[in-house]
Amino acid sequence: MPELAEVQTIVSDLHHLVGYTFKSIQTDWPKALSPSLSAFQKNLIGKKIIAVHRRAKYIAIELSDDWILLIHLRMSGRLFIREKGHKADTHVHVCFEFDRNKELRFSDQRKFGRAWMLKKSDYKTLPEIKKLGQEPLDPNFTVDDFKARFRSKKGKLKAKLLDQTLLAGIGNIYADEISFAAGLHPQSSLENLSESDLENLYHEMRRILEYAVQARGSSVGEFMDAFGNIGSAQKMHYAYGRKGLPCKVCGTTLHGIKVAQRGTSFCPKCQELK
DNA sequence: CACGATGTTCAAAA
DNA sequence: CTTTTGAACATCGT
Repeated sequence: MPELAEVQTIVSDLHHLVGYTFKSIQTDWPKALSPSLSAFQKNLIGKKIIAVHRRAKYIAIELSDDWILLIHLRMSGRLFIREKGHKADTHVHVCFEFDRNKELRFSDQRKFGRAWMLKKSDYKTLPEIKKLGQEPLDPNFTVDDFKARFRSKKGKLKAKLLDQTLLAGIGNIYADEISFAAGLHPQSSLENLSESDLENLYHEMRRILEYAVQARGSSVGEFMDAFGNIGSAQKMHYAYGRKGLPCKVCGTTLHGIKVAQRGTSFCPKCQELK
């Protein structure tokens, strides 16, 4: 379940590959490669990695000659930087091989992850990228910007936190954690939130996400960083995945419901329905 | 063995 | 246009 913090962790790790050149591609799942395996073979081989950045949950690997290798991990995708001959990783469906015996393994148990080979100019105009909303941790994103962005919206709080065109990069884990931290029921209607609710929501969102990034992500499910190490943000989870367990604050049993078709857990006492 | 759960995005409906 | 619902993806556990 790689979301903003997990993707950021991997992007940081991928900086180790700057300066490496793609030599070959192995795959048993060409469907993961868009537009096609042959396009990758034609355009990726020989390209050098110049930089790596994150946009929402997308990993953008910037290459020589203005190409971009774009990767989305979806549910279960993982990337591993390995030395050639390192012991096998599970569910590896694509392997990018570099010079100096390095390789980047794309592991994906659910096979929902995707990689795209794009010119930089096409990346910038790609509809999926263009429609993405505000980066929650952008230093220029102020509490007033946040309020302005949310005040005009209707609907359930959690649905809006997950809306990638509004805020880019929050997924199921941090939507639950942010709702808990803000003391708001995930089904609260946005139009019922006060100014101070929104201010609180903004500050808790930033605090939770910043913590998760510095903790190198939440290792729930199978998440690992690009060196195969787990993150530690899950130790600080108060809501996500804790359905049926006692609230860490008040001891009340956490409820499990569906919100916006997603599994959701929350404390009925600590989180007010507005 | 059939079905539901899982997280995310896209398509379609309201 | 905005918001909600449904489908699809592949696999695993019940």
